[in-house]
Amino acid sequence: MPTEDKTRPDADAASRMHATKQRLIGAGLQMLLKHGYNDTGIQALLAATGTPKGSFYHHFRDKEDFALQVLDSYMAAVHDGLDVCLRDKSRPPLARVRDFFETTQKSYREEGYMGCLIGGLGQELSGISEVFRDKIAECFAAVAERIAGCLEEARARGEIAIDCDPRAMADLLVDCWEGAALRSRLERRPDALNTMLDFYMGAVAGKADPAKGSVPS
Amino acid sequence: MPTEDKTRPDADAASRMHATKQRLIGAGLQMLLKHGYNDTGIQALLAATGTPKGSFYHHFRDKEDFALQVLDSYMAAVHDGLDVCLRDKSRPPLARVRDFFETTQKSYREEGYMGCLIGGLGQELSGISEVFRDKIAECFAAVAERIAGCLEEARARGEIAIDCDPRAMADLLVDCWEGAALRSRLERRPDALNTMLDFYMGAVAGKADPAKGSVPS
DNA sequence: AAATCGGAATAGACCGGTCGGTCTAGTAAC
DNA sequence: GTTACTAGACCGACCGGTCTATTCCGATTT
Repeated sequence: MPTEDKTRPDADAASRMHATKQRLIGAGLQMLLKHGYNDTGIQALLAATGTPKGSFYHHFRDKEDFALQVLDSYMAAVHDGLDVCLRDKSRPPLARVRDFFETTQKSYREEGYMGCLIGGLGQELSGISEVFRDKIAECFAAVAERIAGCLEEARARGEIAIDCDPRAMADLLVDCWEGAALRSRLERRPDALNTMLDFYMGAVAGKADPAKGSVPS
Repeated sequence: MPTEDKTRPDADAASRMHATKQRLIGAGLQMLLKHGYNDTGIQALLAATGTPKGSFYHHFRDKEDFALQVLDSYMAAVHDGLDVCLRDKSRPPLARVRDFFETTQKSYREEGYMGCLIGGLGQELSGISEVFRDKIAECFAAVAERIAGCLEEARARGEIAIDCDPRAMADLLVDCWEGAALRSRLERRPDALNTMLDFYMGAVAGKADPAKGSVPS
């Protein structure tokens, strides 16, 4: 059993969660993705899941608490994806990063190109809620941190420029991804995501030190 | 007097517009930027501007019509910025593009880092309103189209790779900009915007054909 | 120039509906 | 028996939007 990062959302939490709460969070994810926060009504959520109001307010303090828990559940899934894609240290680190975003892109398609929940809630709420602003900044930071780990590996292997800052490049990748995700939402197709990924990968790999072999150590 | 592009929002419309309507649009821009669409109330707008309800519904069909007109006004300002920054054909085209985004970044700061109205409304509404989805896609397209013109120039001058597609690269730039704008909104500082711009400019210029001089014609 | 007219714009009371949230009662599970 | 959960009636506040009344102001008429 691996040592768990306590700051990371518990991916196993769902299994221990009451069925009603799980249903609400699942449906809430879909609704928040499509409608955003302010256009997602508690009543509509309850109607969609056949849940009485009392249950909702038993499991959640209020609407904000609910959305934050949906976000936690979403982040748990993202971390699962990162686990799967970035784990295999025998593969080139850049390929693993690319793999993660390609997997993510596929999941966007499955949800009807609604883009990224973090980006969506971030845009809608960062102007009015410090709680959400901090929470969402944390989410981006957590993802970027893990990407940065891979970029650091890539840098050590000479696959990207030695003088680049992995954390800054990871933040940049996440940012550009979010922008492309918005476009993919507008167009209801993944093209912008692919274009962005190609461009980024080409640019960072293109600046690698050619003197170093691709698998030096 | 230059021949006007009829598809472009009329930058002069404001001067012909009724003062009350102008006030509403001005205040609406601030409120929509900060609060988004669904959290911007008509009542709050009227209270903030000291306008009675009758006036609002005299000038605007409904809330949607109002937001669309605010968006038009915002786009007119964007096109003004493009006019100013991209006009001077004696300057290197990439520098002009960069100039535009740096100017835009400054305007973000003046508004308290609320990011881009187009991106904000796009995220919030593209899932629920075809009208807004199409409108916002149009806005992005219009900006990208003008950027693409500059990139085409840069390509002709050998300042970027000959085999790159200026329109695709312009779309990409706009997308990444929007992503960085979201981050700048979360962090309330412009760093992400600058990093993104540096990266993009470095990447496109880095792929230029070195055989060509920087000012061939 | 004065009187008149009519649409543009202002003014705000008012409406039904929905919002997030509370409360009390009943039921299931341990 | 006690706690966890379900159930839904109910609440005040506020939402976007309608409606009627009034005022403003330039054009028209005389």
